[in-house]
Amino acid sequence: MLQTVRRAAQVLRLFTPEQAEWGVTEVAAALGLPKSGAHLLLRTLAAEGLLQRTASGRYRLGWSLFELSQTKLETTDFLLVARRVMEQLVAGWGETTHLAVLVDGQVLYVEKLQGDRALEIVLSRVGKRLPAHCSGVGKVLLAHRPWEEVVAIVERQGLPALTPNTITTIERLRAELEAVRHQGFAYDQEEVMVGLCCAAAPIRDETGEVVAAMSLSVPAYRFYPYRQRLTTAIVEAARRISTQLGYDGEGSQWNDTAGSRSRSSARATSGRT
Amino acid sequence: MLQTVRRAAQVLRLFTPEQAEWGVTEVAAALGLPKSGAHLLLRTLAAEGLLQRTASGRYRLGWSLFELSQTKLETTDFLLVARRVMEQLVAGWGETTHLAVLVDGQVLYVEKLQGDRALEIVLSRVGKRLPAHCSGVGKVLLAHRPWEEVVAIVERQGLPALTPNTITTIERLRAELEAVRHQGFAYDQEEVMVGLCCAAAPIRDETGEVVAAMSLSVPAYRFYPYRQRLTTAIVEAARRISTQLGYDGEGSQWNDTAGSRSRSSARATSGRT
DNA sequence: CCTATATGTTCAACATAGATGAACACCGGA
DNA sequence: TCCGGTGTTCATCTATGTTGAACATATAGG
Repeated sequence: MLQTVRRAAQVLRLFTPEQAEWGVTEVAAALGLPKSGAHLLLRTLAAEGLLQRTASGRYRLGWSLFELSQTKLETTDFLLVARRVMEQLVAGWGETTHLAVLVDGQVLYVEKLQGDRALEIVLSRVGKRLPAHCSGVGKVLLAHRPWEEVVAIVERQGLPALTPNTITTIERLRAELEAVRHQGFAYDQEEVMVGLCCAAAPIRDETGEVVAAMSLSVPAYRFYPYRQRLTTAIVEAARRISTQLGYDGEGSQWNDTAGSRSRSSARATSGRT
Repeated sequence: MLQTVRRAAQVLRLFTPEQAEWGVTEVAAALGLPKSGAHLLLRTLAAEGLLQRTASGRYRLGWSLFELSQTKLETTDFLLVARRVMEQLVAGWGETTHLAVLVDGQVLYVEKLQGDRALEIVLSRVGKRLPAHCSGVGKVLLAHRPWEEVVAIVERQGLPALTPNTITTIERLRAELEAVRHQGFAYDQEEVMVGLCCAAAPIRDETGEVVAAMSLSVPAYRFYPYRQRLTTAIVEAARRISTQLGYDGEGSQWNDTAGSRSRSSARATSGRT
């Protein structure tokens, strides 16, 4: 593992909405490096466009990151397809939909469409991570990972309680994920924020792997009466996306029983251009 | 300059919409490295989330780039402000507006809003770069850089002709940029694509520096009759944005005569949180 | 089913690229 | 004007990254 590259990545991660600008000394202090080392890292990253030097000799994130990210988005097959379906969903329900992937054991929101009937969900922001064990999308994504991986994640990050409803024991999590896997969808019943519920379903690519999860969020008082219709709506929508991605339906070999490393050999035949 | 970090950045830049997936051998060949070296680079980048390993042991861009990019966007002051004004502009004219910055001597499109009356402009895509000397936004951005820098850019990238109207000599470019700087706006008269014109104006931050440029694109046959109104519209809009960013108006010390390194000492007082 | 070819992975010896700290230059505030 | 802090440079040393060849693994073809 290239130490220098790791450090460079660490430097990049220092830049957040809270502190968007860093100087040499600050970076050196934050990473425990000598000033000269931090200096060199920053200079090099700036030369490559990953950082940007301000007039005052400090640094901000560079536009190259935007370019790379854009490339990532354009080459992520499920995004384009999912967006269309999400728009329909929002149009029909007037609520908020989320699209998320699992990164490093956490949920990363990739897309969010807000309906006119929807309450502003401050917690979820595109580009932001949240713990996976509480949200609907998070539970869907975890449910389709091998159990050992889930254990490792929990050991690393714990099960922080965001509300009184949040799952906080690994036993309950195990039961929940098993249920989610078998029924094909997950609920969030005020587990991430009091007063907010959602239903979520998995999106699969042509190899059958779960690549993302989609959810429809509603205020709690609207959730319980409409639960059934909400569920079928999100499951249907997610399946429609999966189908468009080349996933050829249920029943077959893809009733993956994660926990065993069963499908680990599934290979993308897709490949190169 | 840290060689390893440079190489890591080179690796990232290999990933494009055309080839979004790379293997160890391919990367090694592309960069002229031994396989083991490429392997280590890819592994490290993947461990940091900047790349993602596929099931088949190949690599794609990672979601960390999306997160970093999102942070960049959220902390770029002019973006939020500009978006609002652009929406108004599109609503009023039904044409397409672009927002762009200068990166590495090229124009990088950062935002694009399409009106209902507008023709699809395939050439400009958010996240894509174009040479600066032909587009309206490009000329605005170049006009406010020191002339020596412009010369360096031209020496590096030449003046490729995208249409018969494209400026292809440095003399014409110099005259054009001077005019643009003095009048406060630029036209693109079918210089990037036949049949397409635009008017563009600079956006300044509170230090008076030109941080971005905005344009309103229209089909050529609609450009000439409406030129005057188009010009005032874009200039007005851009000025409104600048004002909201804290730029306190014309006339004062900001009539920057780029070419002399006059304002190089202007310092952002903005800073950290 | 088994071979052949290509691709990803590992390892240990070597050389150089990067780490380091002190001294310097520079700016902004007192 | 001076002072504290910040960014920058440099020469020394060693840890780090580089390298190529051998190994493991997967894909395509007979």
